[in-house]
Amino acid sequence: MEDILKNLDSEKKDRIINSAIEEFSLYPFEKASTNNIVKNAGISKGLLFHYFNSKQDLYEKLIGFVINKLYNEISSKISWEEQDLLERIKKLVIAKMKISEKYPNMFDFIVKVFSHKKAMNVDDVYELYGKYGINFETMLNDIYTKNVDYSLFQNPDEIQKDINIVQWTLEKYSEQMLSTISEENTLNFDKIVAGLDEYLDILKRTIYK
Amino acid sequence: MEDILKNLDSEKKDRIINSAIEEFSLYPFEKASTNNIVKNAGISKGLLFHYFNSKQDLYEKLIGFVINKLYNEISSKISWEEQDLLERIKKLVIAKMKISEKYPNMFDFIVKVFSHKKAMNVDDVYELYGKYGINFETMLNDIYTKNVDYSLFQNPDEIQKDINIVQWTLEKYSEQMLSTISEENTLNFDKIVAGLDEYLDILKRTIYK
DNA sequence: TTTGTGTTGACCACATTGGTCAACAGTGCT
DNA sequence: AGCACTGTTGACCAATGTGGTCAACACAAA
Repeated sequence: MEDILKNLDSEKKDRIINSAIEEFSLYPFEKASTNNIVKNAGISKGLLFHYFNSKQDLYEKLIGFVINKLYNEISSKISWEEQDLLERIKKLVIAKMKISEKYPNMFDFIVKVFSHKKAMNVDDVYELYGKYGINFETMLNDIYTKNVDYSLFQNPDEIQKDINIVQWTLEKYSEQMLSTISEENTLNFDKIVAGLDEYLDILKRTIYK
Repeated sequence: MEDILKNLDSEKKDRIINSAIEEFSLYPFEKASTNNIVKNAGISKGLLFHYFNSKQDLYEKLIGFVINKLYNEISSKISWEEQDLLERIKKLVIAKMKISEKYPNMFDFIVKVFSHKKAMNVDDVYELYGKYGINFETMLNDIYTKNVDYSLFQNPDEIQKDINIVQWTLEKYSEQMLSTISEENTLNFDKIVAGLDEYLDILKRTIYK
């Protein structure tokens, strides 16, 4: 993806990528319209098909690009020396928000691709998943398990529930913050992180020793 | 809606309603396909347009039906004597799940209608909202405020955050339960309520006195 | 001048759209 | 029997939208 569009100025490149991501995150593959993509990206029909052989080709290249981006962006922000799971989850949530600021629909897109597989031939999805998805999922799993100090938790019997509560709360909070992005044009991350910390304090009090 | 389809046997009626709800919750108004609706409902094209004058008519009737259903189903399950807010939220979540069991996409549908208003003429949305939505929203608001004993909360400064945590947790939990509905064909509500209570116990421990 | 790259949008054959309508099956009334 | 009525069908329609092509143009480098 990045290499295919390497000759474009990056502003136009992002317009194409975001327009395609938006369309594919809004509609399943067959209903997604290349006409809409070019219209919203502000380019001509011909140009899109100059860079990509077909709609299917665009879709697959997009998946590769997105998963790579997510992998790099997230893994670079997680420190494997950090043993406090709640801090890691916080870092993860912040990383997600930073990505969503530049590419607003990336997560919706990738969730749609791998959950709601009607979008394309199932075999193709699995092939793509094998190509890009496994590392990504392994990394996500590592965040919750690798070198984590579970002894911080107050009640060993309910650790999984505790984790769910934290995760769900921070996710919903960040979703809510992101939904304000249309009104102001950019996010005030200091403020957002402060809010995150307030929720984390309440939760730590509840589930940590 | 109910009166229009009153002569149909209720099984066919539900098939039509659910099929239409699903299509409109999946796609915005213009992209929703009446062909899909009739195909999934297992009826002919002619029959749908025998009961409804147009796609727009079907859409509006559907909104009225859904909001009425939600209003009746929820308000009948909330007791205004109950002063414990967390118990009320629990009742609300359970009511939602019960509805989702019979009409799986009702909530997605109604959220889509009123948030993502591109779906139809904005004026029409507001008119419909005035017709059906106001009572519904008032009721939802009452659940969180009317005759609630806030003195149960440990820390008066963070009540809103506490409420958010509870709400978000129970919602995500119930979403997760509902997503298992495809595997088993029906929900074991006793088990689900037991799970809900486990989460509530953890949360009550810190946010209530 | 020639070659190459980025770019356009009119154009194509075909699929899908919302909606219509003549026809038919069945039921019940006269 | 005939008549009226309701529920139901699916072939059909004009209109719009589809993914994809291609000849042509602009501009820069050789």
